[in-house]
Amino acid sequence: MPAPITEEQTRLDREALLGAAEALFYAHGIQAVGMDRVREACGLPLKRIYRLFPTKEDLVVAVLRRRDRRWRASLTAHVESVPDPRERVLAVFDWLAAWFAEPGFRGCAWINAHGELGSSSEPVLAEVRSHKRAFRDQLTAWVSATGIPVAEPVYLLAEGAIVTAGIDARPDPAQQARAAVETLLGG
Amino acid sequence: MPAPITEEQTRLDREALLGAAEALFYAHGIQAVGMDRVREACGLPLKRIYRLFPTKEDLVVAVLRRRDRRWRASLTAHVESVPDPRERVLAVFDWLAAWFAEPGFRGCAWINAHGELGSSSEPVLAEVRSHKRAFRDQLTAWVSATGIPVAEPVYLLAEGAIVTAGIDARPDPAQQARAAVETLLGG
DNA sequence: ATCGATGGAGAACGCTCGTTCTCGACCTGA
DNA sequence: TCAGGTCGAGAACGAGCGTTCTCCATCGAT
Repeated sequence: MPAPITEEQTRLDREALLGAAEALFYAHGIQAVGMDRVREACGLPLKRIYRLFPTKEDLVVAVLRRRDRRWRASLTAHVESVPDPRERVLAVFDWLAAWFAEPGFRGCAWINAHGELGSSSEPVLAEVRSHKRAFRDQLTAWVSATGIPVAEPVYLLAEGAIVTAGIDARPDPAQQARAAVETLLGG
Repeated sequence: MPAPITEEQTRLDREALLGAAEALFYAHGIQAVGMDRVREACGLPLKRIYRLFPTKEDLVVAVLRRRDRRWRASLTAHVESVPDPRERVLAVFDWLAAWFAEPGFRGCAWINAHGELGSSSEPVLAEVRSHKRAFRDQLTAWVSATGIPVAEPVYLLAEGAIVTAGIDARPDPAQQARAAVETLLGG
């Protein structure tokens, strides 16, 4: 058997590819970035890319799935470092504020992907819904721990802040949503 | 001067073109619909289309602008038929509920356009921001009339309901947002 | 009746896309 | 050393895009 490709190398290449693709897709949009651009960014030959992901759609779904894992892990780590249930819910919006203020923030990758491909790619649509459902479920668990049944409005405030921050390219919706959540929780 | 084209005909053609383009763009996405598809839907020759709008981008902006006028006029007509200030604000969410339940509802055309073209078309981005600003300003005026300073959270709840209804293809976020607004306004 | 400008129908252009193919270099096992 | 399979680099392909051009029928003015 000539020319070996180790399993470890495959893992590394996948990671490089997904990382490059995620940065490009997020910054410029999915349809605006061609596979050649992805190739030059990750340094992998096109042939290898298509061996790892048979179609661009598969790559897009994998990018969204990987980003979802990191996004929710980061949120959870921040939020669950706070002991008090009420403060925990508020910590979600502090985390959102920090996210919105990141350089290169361009809104929610899943909402953007939904706008681009939601009507033409069933797998992408499913991935977007899966991410939103997971976020809502997690948020619902945290809100439920306060004993106050306001999970749905808190979720809608979070989504409203995310979409508004994305369009206006400003972080302040996070604070406004946070203040509203304080009211809903506080009585 | 041979072969006349009256001003009235131009107006009618513009309307037919914008109507056909809006339906197609909203249903399938902007990038997924080619100019040929628009042509066959409106029945106008390509040459005429490009005389009315020199580029596809111009057409897209005009479609969004026309939709914005109708969207806000419809909302305003519904809301301002309600006399009581507090009921007026709640009427916004009744109108949203009816919108979400319309057949063919596929989310907010401006949020979708932002996801598709927000990072590649400055005019489209400006149009999206203009629409959202106009909606927020109008909503702020209605909320201010109640004397309770909750305009921003009410706006975020509306946006959250719109984006969530669009992704999940369900109308219930409108009622949940409405209930939260009742809380913010009421007690 | 004839001329010339105009508009309609759609072919054509140049480009880019996602995807596949070609081909030479390389490495491994015998 | 040699043979054969595999890989990398990039050309190539077919389709579709936005946009422009060609060509002919049509009409008003003379």
